[in-house]
Parts: sequence; structure tokens; C-alpha cells
Amino acid sequence: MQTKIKTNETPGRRARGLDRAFDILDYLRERKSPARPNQIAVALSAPRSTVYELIAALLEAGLLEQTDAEGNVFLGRKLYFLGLAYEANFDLTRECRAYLDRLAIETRETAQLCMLDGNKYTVAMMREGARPFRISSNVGEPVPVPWTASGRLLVSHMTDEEILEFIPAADFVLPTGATLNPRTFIAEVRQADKAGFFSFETLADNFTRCFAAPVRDHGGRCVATLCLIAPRNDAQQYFERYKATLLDAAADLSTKLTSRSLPSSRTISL
Amino acid sequence: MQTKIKTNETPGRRARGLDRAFDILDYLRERKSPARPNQIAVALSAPRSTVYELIAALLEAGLLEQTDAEGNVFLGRKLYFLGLAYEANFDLTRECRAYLDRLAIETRETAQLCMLDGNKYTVAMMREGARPFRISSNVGEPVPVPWTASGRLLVSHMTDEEILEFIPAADFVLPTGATLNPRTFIAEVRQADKAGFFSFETLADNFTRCFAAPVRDHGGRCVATLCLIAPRNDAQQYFERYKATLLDAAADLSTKLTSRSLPSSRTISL
DNA sequence: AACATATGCCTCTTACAACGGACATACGCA
DNA sequence: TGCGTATGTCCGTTGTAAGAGGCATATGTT
Repeated sequence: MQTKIKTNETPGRRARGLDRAFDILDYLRERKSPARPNQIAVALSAPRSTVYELIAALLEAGLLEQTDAEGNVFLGRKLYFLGLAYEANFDLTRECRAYLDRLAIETRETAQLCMLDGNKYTVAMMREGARPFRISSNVGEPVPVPWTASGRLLVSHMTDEEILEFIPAADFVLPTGATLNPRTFIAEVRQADKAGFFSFETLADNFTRCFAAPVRDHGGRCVATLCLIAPRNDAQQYFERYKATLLDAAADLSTKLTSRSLPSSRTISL
Repeated sequence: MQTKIKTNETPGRRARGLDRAFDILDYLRERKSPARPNQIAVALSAPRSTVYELIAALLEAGLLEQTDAEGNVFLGRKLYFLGLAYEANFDLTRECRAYLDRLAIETRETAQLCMLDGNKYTVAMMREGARPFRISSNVGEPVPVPWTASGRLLVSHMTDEEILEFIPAADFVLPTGATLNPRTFIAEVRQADKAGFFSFETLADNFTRCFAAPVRDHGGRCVATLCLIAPRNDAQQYFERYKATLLDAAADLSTKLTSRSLPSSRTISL
């Protein structure tokens, strides 16, 4: 799904270089493999000469890298370092590692921290459970919001109209091919928000159940979720325990979300 | 050091928006804390109106984020995700995790993977050693190349002239205040390259010794280094063992560097 | 109160980046 | 051999984004 990246609204308009550059980065990220400049230009339906020039600039800056002698390029090392810097300054990411560990150990199930990335749901961090066959998913991969339990919580601060505008209509088509009624979805959003919890049998497969609890900022807005992914039989058997553990962790994590801009002093220490 | 970011060479020239945008990202990364648009404009000595506009575009794209109500911005979540995508596709990062673990366990010392980031040295990954008081450093922080053992290896593919052009003159001023003769440095580079190894007592402090071994790509070029950071007495006592272990790991890792573009299939697995 | 400084927002001009399209090369296939 | 497609490069045009500067507000200092 979503093979083409949105480029611009007004067709006659000339696109800004910056935006085109971001489109290139997004395309490579979604594609998950290197590509040649020409391929990229075609995929984005952007002028070739422009794409070539932008890629040259991005290569120069280290945001893209040449991956071979055939001209293929992919996301560059600089992005990795910028991502590190983001992470270092973002309390939530740091804090939650411990919570994910705790959840995974206590429940033996896979625990995840989930967030919005643009108008998609995505797993920001994951800790696999302590079982011989573990359930895992792709960290950082964009997924339609309505496919996920966390999705119900992550958009709960929006009005009905905002939600409908925010989520592309195509995203209400579930992996099964069936279409989820947006009104049903919104009802679930409201209910999840009120309950401070949402759980359902995962739509993307037929053997897991997902538990999601909101991590809220000062204003009470759900900025992320903590999730447990459990096989359905275990989920049924331990439902109340899992729910309680998850709610506890999420509430705890929420309280830690006050201080954002501490200078992150990770200096040399013997 | 290096408070001002390089903007452009020809003074009268109008800077490209893309480059200015990258300067903004770099500035925030180096600064390691949120800043207001005006501060950024002043710090980069870039026109305010331009910086405001660029920041708006970067916010829109998610590469920057508003961190509070006072207009402060910092690197955004999107960069984190782009960094994840980079990492997922970059064999070296994946492969080396195991090697760092192995090194740290076998030697009980801190092990690092180091690379160039632009014209600086930086620690890309780290695994702390198994000691009560561990030595660590900042992952992702740019450090002048001549300050580090790895630096000798990382520039060894360049000619003398290229090295002198590549490393800012200011970077030859060591943390002690003394200036390292560039010719001395280059001699060490050549020697390190020939030996496939470099070790010295760290210039940035007075209690550690650093061991560095090159990770080479197909062409024999040093694309990264594996390092051990040890207290000086331990380093002396176990010098040969540490060196052998490190060289072994680095050679091994080098051989794994052949296949770059495997599709990184981290799908759902029960 | 007068002043200096930091900040955000706006307008106008023009240098130049985005673009379209021509050209050249390489490859696979009939 | 000829044809279609994929690819990279170059150049002239023009729409527009980068830049300079002015206005307004807020805060702190004398």
C-alpha cells in the first residue's frame, strides 16, 4: 500500500527543493533498500534533473550515501547520528527502555512503545518477551492507524473531524481487505480514551492480541502508548494481570514526562 | 570548540535553502538542546527571515519539533525513524553489535565502533566493559580526528595533502592546549596503516589507553575502527592479549562487509 | 521614563534553483 | 541490425525562495 508519496497539492506549482528532498528520504525509508536517482525521480514523479541535483546535495551533506558503484543511494550515516541526538534529548525514549524491560520480564510477552509518525502508527521501541518463540514486529515501519490498538489512543486528542481528515481513507481498509467504518473507529477511540486502555485481537494476524495503554504528557494528551503483544490464549488467561501491569507502567512513565530539556550529560566517567 | 558552523565560502553568494536547513540540524545536534529560531539564526549568522521560514518547513516535515510553548525547537522524531531505517540497512551496524559484546566480555574493557562523521571522529556504537567502574564516552559526539587513536586509521586512505585539507587546523590543538605537529600526525597515520593497528595513551584524559584496529571494506579502505578503552595499568599488563583479540575481531568483521544490500527482512515471526 | 536587547512577523527585490527538454549512452529483445 | 527502455548529463527559461530591512512587542537595565 501507499506506493506513491504525496508530492504536492496544486499541480501547476513548482515544488520547493526542501520538500522534494524530504520526499526522497521518505521514499528510501519506505522502500527499505537503495535506489538509483532515476528510479527515485520516476517513483516520485519528480523532474529528473531536479532529483539528480538534490541527491548530489544530500550526498554532500551525508544524509544520503552511495551504496555501490552503480549509482545506488540510500539513507546516510548522518541521519543515524541525528537520530542519536534526538534520542539522547528525548526523555521518553530513554525512560521507557527500563519500562519495556520490566513489562517483558513480568509478562514474558513482547512489549512495545508506539507513537505516531506523521499520520501513521509506528513502533518506536520494542523488547521481545521471554518465550522460545517470540512475537516481534518491525521497529520504525509505518502502519495505518486503524489497524492497531494503540491507534485508538494515539488520535484520541483530536475531534472527530480532525481524525477523519488525519487518517487517509485508504487506511480504513484492513489487511483482511474488509473496510472498517470510520464511525466505528471513532467510537472505539472515544471509548479507549475514557477507559485509558484498549485491547483487541490483532487485525494484522490471527493469533495475537494487543494491549495498549496511553502515555500522557502534562496536558493529558496521549503522546505514545505502551503495548503488549500476546498469543491469544495467554492473553485470555492473563488478561487482567497483563492489563494491570501495563496500566501501571504507562501511568508511571507518564509521570516522568515532565522534564524535557535537561542537558543530557553523558560525559566520560571512570 | 567550533561554535560557528561553516555556511559558505564565497561571501556574496546566496546560500541554498537545503544547506541552511542542514546547518540548522547540525547546529542543534552539536548544541544538544532546544533553541529558538532567532538564537539559531544568530548562531549561524544567517538571515532571520530565512531561518524562520526554513524552520517552519522543517517542523512541517517532522525533522524538527516544537519542544515547548516558548518557541524552542529541537531535532524531531522523523530523524529518529530515518536513523532507524539507516541502521536497519547498514550491515556494519548490525554485525558489529555481536563483536562489541564479544570484545567487552573477553577483555572486560569498553569496546567501541568508531567512524568518521564529516571531518570529525565519532563513536557510532559502544559496549561498556564488565568492571565496577566503567569507562564510557558520548556516542555520536563529534571529536577532532587527531585526538583519537582511531583517527590515525580512519584517514589512512587519504594522501598527505588530502589529510591536511580534510582536518581543520584547529583540530590539531589537543585538549591539553598543546599543538600536534600535522607531520607527526601523518607519520603516525602511515605507521598505523602499515601495522593495521594503533594504540596510544588517550590524549583526552590521563588514565586510559586506546587500542584501535581497522575495519576494512572490499577495497581495503578503513571504513570504521574497533576500539578498546582500558585503564593504563591494565592496558600495559594485557597489551598483547588485547591487541590480538581486537585485531582478530576487526579482521573478522571486515570479511563480513561484502554484502551490503540484502533486503533486511525483519518480518513478523512467531 | 528612557534605553538596549531579544524576539517574532511582514514586505519587497532579485539571484538562482527547479524545471522541461534535448542529447548521449548503455542494455535487452525481437 | 534496429527498436524500446533505463539511465545520466547539460542548458536555457522563469517562478520563487533567500535575503535585507522595517515594524512591533516583550523584557530587563539604568
